[in-house]
Amino acid sequence: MITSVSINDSSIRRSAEIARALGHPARIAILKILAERTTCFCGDITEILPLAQSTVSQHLKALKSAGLITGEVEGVRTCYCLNPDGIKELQSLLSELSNELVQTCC
Amino acid sequence: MITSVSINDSSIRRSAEIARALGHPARIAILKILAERTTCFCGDITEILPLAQSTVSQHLKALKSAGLITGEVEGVRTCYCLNPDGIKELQSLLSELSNELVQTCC
DNA sequence: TATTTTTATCGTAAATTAACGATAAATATT
DNA sequence: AATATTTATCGTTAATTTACGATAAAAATA
Repeated sequence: MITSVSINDSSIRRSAEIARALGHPARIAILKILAERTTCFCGDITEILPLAQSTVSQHLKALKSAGLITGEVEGVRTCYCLNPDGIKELQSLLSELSNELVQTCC
Repeated sequence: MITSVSINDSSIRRSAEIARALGHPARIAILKILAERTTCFCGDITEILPLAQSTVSQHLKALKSAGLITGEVEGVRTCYCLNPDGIKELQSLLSELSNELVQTCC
């Protein structure tokens, strides 16, 4: 099956967006922390990772804008969680991609 | 199970490296093109994607340095292929990651 | 009401990325 | 031997990313 591959394909673009969000160790670490904890404030993460609060906040923003996490304001703090829909998309898009990459070597 | 999550964990760093390589539409497109074709030279890809030859070469270099493709010199040209080991690593690391991201929401 | 706590945002600097054209090096073709 | 082809690399520019400290805004606490 020959598909014409385009840079502007929306599935390709979305996969790249998700991959880019995963493309920094701090952001993968944050996702893992969120998966382990039920309460998850910016300050909690700042205590665990060797990064400034503003840096952690920036990474959280990146993950949120990629749709991988949600952030609910709770008074002064914001409770961050994995976004089930985003994680499902991550699973399906990236597993679909890796299934497509079956070797047809030269 | 509480794992202490560290930015310097080698599995996290490797996952991030792979994800970063996937983090551009052109590079995902290139991987898909490589999966569809048996012969795969830089020039072939340049014909398909709306990018300059030097840009395609740069993206190929990024994919190769992440271990996702190989490049065998064949005379003047270089034959690029998916790297089975790299693709397997992509599959296992990213599926392991997405399995870990089971929702424990607040 | 005053103070503290928490997080987002601003401003900034350094590094990296992405794009291109030009060119060099290597091989193939005439 | 001269020319053409192919790709990697260089040099450059513009944009984006990553990090930090400082600060503002909002809510909680004293």
